[in-house]
Amino acid sequence: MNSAAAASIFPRMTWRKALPAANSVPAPVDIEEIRAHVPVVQRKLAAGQYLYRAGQSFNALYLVNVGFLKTCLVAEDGREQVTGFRMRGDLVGIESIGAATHDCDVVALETSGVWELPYPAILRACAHVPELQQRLTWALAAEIRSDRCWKLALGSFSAEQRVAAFLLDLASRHEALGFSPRHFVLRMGRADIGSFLALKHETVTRALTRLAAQGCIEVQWREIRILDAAALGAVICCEDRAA
Amino acid sequence: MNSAAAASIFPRMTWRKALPAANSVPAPVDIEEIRAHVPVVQRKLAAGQYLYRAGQSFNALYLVNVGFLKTCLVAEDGREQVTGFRMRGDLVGIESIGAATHDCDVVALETSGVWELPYPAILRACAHVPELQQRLTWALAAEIRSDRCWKLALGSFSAEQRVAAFLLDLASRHEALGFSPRHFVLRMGRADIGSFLALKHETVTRALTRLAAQGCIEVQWREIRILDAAALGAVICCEDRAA
DNA sequence: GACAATATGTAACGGTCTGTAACAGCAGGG
DNA sequence: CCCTGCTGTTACAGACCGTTACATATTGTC
Repeated sequence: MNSAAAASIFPRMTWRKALPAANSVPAPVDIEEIRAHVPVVQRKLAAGQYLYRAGQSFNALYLVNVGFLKTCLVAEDGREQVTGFRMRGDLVGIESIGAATHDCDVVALETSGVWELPYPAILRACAHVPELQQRLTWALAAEIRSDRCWKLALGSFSAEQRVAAFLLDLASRHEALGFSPRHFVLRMGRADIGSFLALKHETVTRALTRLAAQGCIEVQWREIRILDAAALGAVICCEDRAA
Repeated sequence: MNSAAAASIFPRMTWRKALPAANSVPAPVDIEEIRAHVPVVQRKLAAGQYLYRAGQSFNALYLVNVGFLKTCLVAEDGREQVTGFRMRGDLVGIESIGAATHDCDVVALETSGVWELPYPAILRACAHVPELQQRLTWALAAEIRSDRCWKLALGSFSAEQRVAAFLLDLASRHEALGFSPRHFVLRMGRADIGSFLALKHETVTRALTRLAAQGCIEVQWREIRILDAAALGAVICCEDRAA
């Protein structure tokens, strides 16, 4: 996703001004380009299946082809924190580069398919193809920027604002993939959204209800319809919204 | 800093078990190694002076030599979020790689000195020295892991636990640099700590007061003395602490 | 040394979010 | 069909933190 694309359908996405940078991975990764240099293995995952778990040794990166996954950081005392959601085009596992083992779980939230990119092969390819190396570096840096952006949001936004930002972010990412940004299905439960946004699942429910009551969105189970993106953005920016 | 070193002086640093991975940059960067390949410029900063500001074009990385700096993400509406504190050995600016401009401010909190590493030169050097490239990649990935770790903390810790974790993190980093981990000076104000931990400065004050009342620490202005690191760790892990 | 500006400490109050609980909708299995 | 389990919704009580206000301490400047 890049923010320019997002701006096209959400003309007055004022909330993006409230967050300094794009929220997702702006560095596009082309699977065909990689395939030219790296032996790529396909891998299918059923809903609920783990791509990998914390503690497993790190030996490959993954590029999501279809489906939807969540990444969870798991503490030894059992506390769990959803660190992000991954969809088509997103790289998974890059944060484990340089570490012996993964420190997070990656779970498919629906039937998903990923390309497995063995890391040693990636390394060799990067040595010969500087552009590939650069793409990887950019993806890492973009990930940092995205995380920081959310940290700003979690540090200064109310529950309602966080949920609104979350919905707009999902919408942009859907749009970047060619899907409708105004109508999509939440693949994750309220508890996962809450974990990602540092809220409880009841609070997420309440926020969604309030946003729906304000006419910004329509919620039916996990189906979301964005009725007024500008109003959603205004919720975040604390501007008084025109009815 | 690496967590192994931290464990040596904080024998029962149980809170590290509560956070999955090390909190700071585990990939050590050797200035001499870089200097062999890249023209390095020294730069001095007075307290309060900006190393760079959001919006300025990105054209160099910085390695902190002496001093203490904070990095702040600044939103267009003026909200500010401290994203981290940087001390000797830390790389500054890597999150802007691949972007045209910086999206955060970096401010010196005391008189500081940094090595300026022009990015084009870094790029050329990385092309010839794979190890350098790998160090950079590792630093980026470690930064992501560190950020995620703090996200877990902010998402599930109380105010008191966050402050305790913050102090222990600072202590480890001081120790990794050869300074005493039991006695150090906070270079930043309560407001900065609060911003980093998603708290208000009064709350930081209250937490410090409570921790001092429990006998974990001694606070005198910005001077911190850690009396009982194990108790501090226990505060985080929600275990009932032995008096 | 005196003053202003900034940073910090303390307290009371109120709001937001949390925790608990009860209930509704939906899926799977007997 | 009912039963069970899971997810989501709603209501209510309560804890924690933010807000406000003011007092005190420190720093910088004259």
